[in-house]
Amino acid sequence: MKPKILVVDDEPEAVELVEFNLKQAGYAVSTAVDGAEALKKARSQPPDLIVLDVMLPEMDGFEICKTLRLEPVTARVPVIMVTAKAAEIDRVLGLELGADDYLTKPFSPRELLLRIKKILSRGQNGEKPHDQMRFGDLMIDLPRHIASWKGKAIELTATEFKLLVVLAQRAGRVQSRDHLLRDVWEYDSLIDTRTVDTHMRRLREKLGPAAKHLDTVRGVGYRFVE
Amino acid sequence: MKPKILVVDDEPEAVELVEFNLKQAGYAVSTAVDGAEALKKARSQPPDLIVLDVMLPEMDGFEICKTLRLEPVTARVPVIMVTAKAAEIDRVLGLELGADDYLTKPFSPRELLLRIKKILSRGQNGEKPHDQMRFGDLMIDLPRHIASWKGKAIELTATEFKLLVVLAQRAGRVQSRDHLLRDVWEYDSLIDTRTVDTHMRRLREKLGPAAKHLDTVRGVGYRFVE
DNA sequence: TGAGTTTGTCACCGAATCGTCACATCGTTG
DNA sequence: CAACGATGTGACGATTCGGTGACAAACTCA
Repeated sequence: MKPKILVVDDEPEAVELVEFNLKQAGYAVSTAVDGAEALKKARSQPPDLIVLDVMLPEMDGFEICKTLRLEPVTARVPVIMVTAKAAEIDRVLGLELGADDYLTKPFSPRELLLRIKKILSRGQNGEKPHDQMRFGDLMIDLPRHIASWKGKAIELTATEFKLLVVLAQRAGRVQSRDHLLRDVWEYDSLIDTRTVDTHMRRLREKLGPAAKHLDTVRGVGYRFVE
Repeated sequence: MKPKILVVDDEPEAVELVEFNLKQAGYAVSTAVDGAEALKKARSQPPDLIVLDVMLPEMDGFEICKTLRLEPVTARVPVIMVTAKAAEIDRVLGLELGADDYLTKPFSPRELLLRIKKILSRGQNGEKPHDQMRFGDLMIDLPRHIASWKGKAIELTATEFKLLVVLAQRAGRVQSRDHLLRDVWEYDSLIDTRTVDTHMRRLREKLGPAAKHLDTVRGVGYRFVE
C-alpha cells in the first residue's frame, strides 16, 4: 500500500523533478498545477500528504491550505509548504495555517524525502514537530515565540530566535553559513556570511548553559546537537 | 462531499442501528464485522472517521487501533472507541492508543452523532472557539460584544473589540501584523500595517490595567498573555 | 446639516537591534 | 613551531522598529 502524495506547483519542470524522485522512493504521486485542480484532486482522492508551493497563480498556497483545513475530508492531511522567502516561514508554521513542515527553495530531493518520511512515520498523535521542541531543559515554542531553559524564559531577538529554530529543526545536521543565511534571512539577501558568526555569539551568550547545544563545525558551519 | 465513516462491530444489529443513524445524518457509511475486514477497508478507502468496538473476535479493537496508527495511510484517521467497561477507558484514551474519543455501551445514536460532529468539525488543530473568555479579572463576551474588567464594562469601538477578541482567541501565540490585518480587517484591505500599532495603543489605553495581557514581540507582532 | 466619534495615515523620537569591521584567539598543516 | 585560514570577541555607527501625538477623512446619529 503506497502512500499517496499530491504535488502542487505551477512550474511543470519542478513538478516533474519532484514527481520522479517521489516515485523513485516508492510513493504514488499525483500532481496539480493550480489551486482549483489541487483542491479537486485532494477532495476526490484524499492523499496521505500534500507538497504545496506557496507561489501559485490565482489562488496561492496559503488559500489552498486554509481551504483544505476547513473540509472534513481533507482537514487532517499533512501539508508541506514550499516557499522562496524565509519571511514567509512564520506565516506558514506558526500562525493561522498549521502546515506540517516547510522547505525553502531551492531544495534538494533528499531534503524533501526526509521531511515526508518524518511526517508519514509519526502517528496521528504526533504533534506538529515544529510547534514546540524540547531538548533536555531547553524548550522552544514557535507559535509563542518563546525559548526557555529550565522553565525560565530566555529573551531573544527575532533574528536570534529564528536562527535557533532553524538550527534546532535541523538538529544533528550541519548547516553552512550560506544555508543559514538563506533560511534565516531573506533568500537573496546580500549579507556577509560572517554576520552569522556574530549572531551565533549573541545567541550563545543569551542561551548560557543551553549553548552547549550549539556546535561549531570548523570549515563547514554550525550544528545543533541534542 | 459526504464524510465517510467506517463502523466496526461484530454484532450485526448494533452495526445496522449505527449505520442507519449515520446515513440519516448525511454520512457515507461502510461497515466491518471483524479486524481483518476493518483494516482492509480502512486501507483501500481511508474513511474520515472510524467507530470501533473494543470487543471483537480474534483481533480486538486495541490491536486494530494500534495497527491503524502504524500505517501512514490510516495513521491520521480519527477513531471513536466503543467499550462496555469503564475500566478500559484509560487505555483507550491514553498515550498508547490515542483514540480521539470513546463511548460506553449502551449509547444513544444522538450521543454518537455529537461526538462525530465534534471531531469532524475541528480542523487538524483540535480547538474550539469559546463565546466567552475569562483571563483573571478580564472578561470578554463575544455574542454580547462586551469586555469588562472586574465586572466594570470597558467601552471599546468595533475594531478595538475585534482586535482584542482575535488576540485573546489565539492567546499565547504571537500574531503578526499581517495576520491581524487579515483577521480583524478585511482580507483584501490595503491598510498600512502600522495602523495595527495605533489600534493597539488605543486598546491598551482603554484596557488600563488589563493591558498587561498585551505583549509586544519586537520584530514579529503582538501576543495576548494570560 | 452639524457635532461628535471612529478610523487610517503620517511624522517624529528614542531605544533596540543589526551588520560590519578590527583584532584576538584557535586549529590545522607543512 | 611558524604561518595561515577560520572562528570568537568587542565595539561602533546605521538602521529598523514600535510608541506617540496630531490630523483629516469617513462615519454616526440626532
